Amino acid sequence: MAATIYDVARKAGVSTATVSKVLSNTPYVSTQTRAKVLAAVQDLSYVPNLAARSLSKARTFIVGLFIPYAADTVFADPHVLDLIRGIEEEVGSRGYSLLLSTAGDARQAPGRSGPRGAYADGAVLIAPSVLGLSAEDLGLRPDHCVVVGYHSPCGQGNTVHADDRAGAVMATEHLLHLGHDRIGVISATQPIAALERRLEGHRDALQAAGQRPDPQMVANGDFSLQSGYLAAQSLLALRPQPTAIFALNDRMAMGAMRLLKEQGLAIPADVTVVGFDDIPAAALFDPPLTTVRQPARLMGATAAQKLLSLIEGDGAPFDDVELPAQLMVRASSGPVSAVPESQGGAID
Amino acid sequence: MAATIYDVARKAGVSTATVSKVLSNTPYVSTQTRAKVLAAVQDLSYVPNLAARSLSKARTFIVGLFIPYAADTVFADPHVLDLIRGIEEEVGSRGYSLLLSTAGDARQAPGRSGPRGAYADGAVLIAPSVLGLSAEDLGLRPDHCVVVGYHSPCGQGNTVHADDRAGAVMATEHLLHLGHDRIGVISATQPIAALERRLEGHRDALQAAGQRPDPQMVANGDFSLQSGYLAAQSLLALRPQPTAIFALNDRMAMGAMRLLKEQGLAIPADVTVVGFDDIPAAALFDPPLTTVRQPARLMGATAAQKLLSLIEGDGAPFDDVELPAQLMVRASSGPVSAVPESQGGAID
DNA sequence: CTGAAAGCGCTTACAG
DNA sequence: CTGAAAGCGCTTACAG
Repeated sequence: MAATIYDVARKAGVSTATVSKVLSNTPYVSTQTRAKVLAAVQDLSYVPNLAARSLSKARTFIVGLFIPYAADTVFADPHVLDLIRGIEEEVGSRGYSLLLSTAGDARQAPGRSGPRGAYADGAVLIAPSVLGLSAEDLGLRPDHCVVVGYHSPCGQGNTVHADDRAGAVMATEHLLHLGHDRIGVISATQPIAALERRLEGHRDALQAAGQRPDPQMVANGDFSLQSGYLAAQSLLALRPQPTAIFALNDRMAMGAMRLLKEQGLAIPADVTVVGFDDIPAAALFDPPLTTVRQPARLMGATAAQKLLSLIEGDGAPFDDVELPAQLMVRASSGPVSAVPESQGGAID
Repeated sequence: MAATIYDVARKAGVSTATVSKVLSNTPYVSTQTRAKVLAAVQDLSYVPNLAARSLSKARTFIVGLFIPYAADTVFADPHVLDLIRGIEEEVGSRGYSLLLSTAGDARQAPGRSGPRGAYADGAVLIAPSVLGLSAEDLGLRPDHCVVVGYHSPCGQGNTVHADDRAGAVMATEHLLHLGHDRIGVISATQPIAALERRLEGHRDALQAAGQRPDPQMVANGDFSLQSGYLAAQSLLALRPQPTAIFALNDRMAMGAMRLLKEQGLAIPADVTVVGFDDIPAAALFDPPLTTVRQPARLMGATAAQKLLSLIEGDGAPFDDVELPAQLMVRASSGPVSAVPESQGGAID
C-alpha cells in the first residue's frame, strides 16, 4: 500500500497535523521539524491522497471542461482545440487540473451514478448548442460555471465569445471594397447563436453599403468540408453567379475552394473566397484563405480565468465578455475581375 | 450547502447504508425502499460527493493523460489530437473521466504539492520523449500506466505504438516502384524512437532494393512546417538533385511542398513528396499528400483499453502492442519524370 | 511552534 | 432486505 500521512508522521516523529502543515507550507513550523518531515516524505515516496484532501478541503482543484457534443465533432474542429489549449494553459498555471468530458449526457457506468461535473470545483462549457441543459443536469454549481458562447445554462452572464457580428462586418466590407456585389454566403442550419451574429453582421454591412441582402444568395451546409462543396455548387448555379463566396466557417470555405478548382475556376481571379475561424490549415491552403480570426486561445484562457475568479472569489457573476475578431487578408480574395464573363440578363 | 447522503437518508426514512446501496444498484433492496430513496434524491437534487466516494472506494474513476511537453506542441499536432480522441472515447464509454495534464514538470500551486497523477487510478502517457521521468515522478502507480510510444517509464512492456518501421518501408518501396532512386529524406534531430524506426525502415527498404543509403540525402528539421521548407531547400541544393522527398512527418512535407511550388517545381511531375502521419490537412492539400497513416485514434483507444484492464484486472503488464501503418497513396507522388533534367556528373 | 481530536461524505463488512 | 458503526486519508480550529 502507498504510504499515508500517518506513516510519514510516525517516521518523522511528529503528528499528522504537523505533516499536513509542512506540506501546505504553513509558516510557523520550525526548520528542524520541517526537515524531518520532508526527509520522511522522501524516504517513503509519500504522495498525498488527493481524494482525502479534497474531501476535507471541500475543494478538488479540478476544473471541468464540458463539450456537450460528440468527441467526433469536437476533435474535428481545430478551432475548438485552440479553445481547449487556452483553457488548459490558464488552468494549469494556476495549479488546477482539467477534467475533460465530451458527450453531454452522463454516460452511466461503474463507479458513477452522477454526472461528471460532481468532481470539479467549477467548469467551463463549450456550448454553442447546449439547449436544454442546466448546470444541475451536469452536476455543477450554477455559480461556478462559465460558457464559451452566447447562452449560459448557468443563469445570467458568465459567457465569453468573440465578436462574431463585427467579424462578419469586416469580411463583408472587405468584399465590398474589392468590388463584389454578388456575394454568396455559406451558412449552416444548426441553431447556433454565433452563426446568427455572423449572418446579421453580413446583412448589416450589405445594407450599410446600400445593397439589399438576397436570401437566394445563402446556401446552408453543416460546417463540414463536404457540405461546403455542395453549398458552393448550388451557389454557382445561380444567375447571375456570385463573384465571391463568404463561408461562415473555414472548413466549408475549403470545400467551396475544392469545387471551384474542380470547375476550373481560379481563386480569386474568377471567384473570391472568404472563411471564418482561421484554423491552422487556412494559412496553408492554396491559395491561402482570407478569413476572420477568432481569438480562440484567448477565449479559452479568458473563460478559464473568469472561472477561477468565480471559484476563488465570491462567485458573483461577471458580464458577458466579447473578444475582438480580426480579418486575416490572404490570397483567396481579390478584386472582382475587370471583365466578368457575361452571363446574361444584368441590365444595370 | 449541497445535500449529502444523510439528508437523503433522513428524507427517505432509511439509513445511509441503504441509500448507498440503492445508488450503487445493489440487488436485495426492496422495490419500495428503492423508490423512496430515489424520490428523495430527486427532491433534494442530490449529487454524490465524488471525493468522498473515491476516498472510501480507493478508486477515483479518473484516468490521467500525461503529455509531458508544452501545450503548444501538443495542440499544434493534429496527430496527438486523434490520440486524445481515441483515449477519451474509450475511457468515457467505460465510465471514467479524463484528467488532462500537459507540461511534464509538476506545476506547483494552491492546493497541490504533489504531482497531478495522484488523482488518477492510472494514466496513459503520450511520451515519445519522456526521458528521465519515472512513474513515481508523476505520482503514478507504475503498474497502472501505459505509454504511447516505445519506451515506458513504467517498467517493461505496457507500450502501444504504430509500426513505424513498416510504414517507412512501404513509403520507400512506393517511391522505388515509381522509379525514384534519389530520395531525399527530411528527418528531425529530436531523439525520438519512432523517428529512428522510420529511418531504419527507409534504409532497409533501400538496401533490399540494392541501393546504398546516402547520409547526404538526409536533412533535419524539427517537425514544423518551416523546418521542412528549410530542409527541402538544402536537399534541392544537392547534385544530383533528389527526384523525391520523403518527409518523416506531414507538416514538414507541407513545408517542402511550399518550397517546391515557390521554385516553380511541379508536384509530382518534377519532384514527388511523401509524408508521414496523415493529418487531416494532408488529404486537403494541393496536391493531396501521399503519406503513411498512423492509426492514431485506434492507438489511443487501445492504450486506454489496456490501461483499464490493468486497473480493473490484476495489473499484470502486457506486451508491447504494435498497430499497423498504412500507405495512403495520393497525388503528390508520381513516377520519376522520363527525361530528368541532366545535371551532370553521374557515371554509373 | 506542535498535537489531539473532530469532521469531511461516502462505502463496506457485519449483524440482525 | 436493512442499519449501526468503523474506516478511507486528509485538514482544521482549538488548546497548549
